[in-house]
Amino acid sequence: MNRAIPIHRRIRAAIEDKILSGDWPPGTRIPAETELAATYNCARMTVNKALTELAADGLIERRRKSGSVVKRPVLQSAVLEIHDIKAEVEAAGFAYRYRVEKRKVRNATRPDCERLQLEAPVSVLALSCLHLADDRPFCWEDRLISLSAVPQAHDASFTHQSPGAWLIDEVPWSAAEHRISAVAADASLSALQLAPNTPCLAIERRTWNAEEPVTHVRLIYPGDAHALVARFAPSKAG
Amino acid sequence: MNRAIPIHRRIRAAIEDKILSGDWPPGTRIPAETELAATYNCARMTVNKALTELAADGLIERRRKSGSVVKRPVLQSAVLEIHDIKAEVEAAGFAYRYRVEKRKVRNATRPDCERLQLEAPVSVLALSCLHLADDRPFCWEDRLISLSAVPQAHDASFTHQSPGAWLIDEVPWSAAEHRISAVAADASLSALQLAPNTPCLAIERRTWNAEEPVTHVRLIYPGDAHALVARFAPSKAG
DNA sequence: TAGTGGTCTAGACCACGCA
DNA sequence: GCGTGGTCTAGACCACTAG
Repeated sequence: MNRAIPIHRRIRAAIEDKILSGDWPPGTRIPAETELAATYNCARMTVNKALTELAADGLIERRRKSGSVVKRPVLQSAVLEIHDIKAEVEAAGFAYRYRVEKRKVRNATRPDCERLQLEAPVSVLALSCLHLADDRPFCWEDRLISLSAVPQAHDASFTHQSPGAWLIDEVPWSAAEHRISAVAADASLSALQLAPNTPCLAIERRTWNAEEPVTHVRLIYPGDAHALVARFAPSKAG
Repeated sequence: MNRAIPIHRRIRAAIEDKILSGDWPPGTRIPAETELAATYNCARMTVNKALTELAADGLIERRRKSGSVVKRPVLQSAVLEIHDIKAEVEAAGFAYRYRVEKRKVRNATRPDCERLQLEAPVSVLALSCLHLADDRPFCWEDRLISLSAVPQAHDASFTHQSPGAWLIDEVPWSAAEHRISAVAADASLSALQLAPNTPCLAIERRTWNAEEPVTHVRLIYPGDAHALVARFAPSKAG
């Protein structure tokens, strides 16, 4: 019975079309699962799968008894992927290099605790790195790693792998919080060789693993040399 | 049997735990659906639902014959939601106001075509707005609306609703592309009353509906007054 | 109370892709 | 081949909730 496209996909695509074209504006009631099952001559479970996916994607809202309705669009949302700096530089066709400019183990200071959102002051590793594209400054990195969460960072050299890439390999999975803002270049960014007050994009990222703070990083990109791009489409097609 | 948590959720949570804790590092093979069904004493369809969700969230990768394996973490990704400016201002506890500073209908110039990614020069509506929080400049908006896609914009007054909110109501659903960068304040932003060279966060958004360009907007926020925050967690719980 | 979605079952057949 | 996931079925019972 499944020539090419699965039934649940076809049902989903058909409903998506109705919504995206405006035929079914927000608030429109979608036929009940049993109705759709009759229409498409399939089992209710198959319809259920299609509608569940549409709900997960935020196109419809499902309620018992009253049925499924088309949702109002989320104002603006996007899946933003902040890539590995090395991959980013190389994708742009430049040669990537980086060097660690500063490295220090210390007991977390008060600012350190704030950056990592630590309760108690643990031992931390503070790093500063300069990332280069074709030997020209590309990005400045200030990083703090909790040695309580990642004790093995103490002895890592970071000569072959930048701290960010190294951490991905060491800490299995994590939750993260990003903060994106604009700042003016100052003396602390002298390695970027920018004119004073050059606008820069600042990306801060705080990472946890199983509730435990792992790292905080602040990446500074010269504003004219970098932009974050994100896309959003209601139909993610799986 | 299902007093509290559905079986598929429990299976999913159990596997998530294994992955997040590092017990099952990337590359680990996950038991086959039939095995898990036996373990949890449930039907294979129930296990399938759990694993399908995990795959959709990017925690595992599923392959026929060889089975499901734990994926390497995506380097950094986040769901970024760019909110309605009005909601944003009011959420911060300020009174929101805005005014249209400029409004002009014209045939698309070459820069207009680039901004909207138009093939042919159609008629467009160009708008500039100032958004205020407690009567202080908060955000500057430069917008272009394709009158080919949204002809009714020609006669919209935008007195009660900002162009962004109005569009949400008029254009049913849309895909969007965002571009975030840092720029320096210049004369064109005089309405924001900033010192020259103040760093600003620039958010550009291009919107389509069914392949047709709808609008392009450029929002400028003083860098010290604004930041975008995004969260990412592997377990989105739905 | 009745309609709707949420979940689950115990089968089934097929397509894919490693051996 | 043959094990795996992908899909589908024709039922079932329950929870929620609008009328």
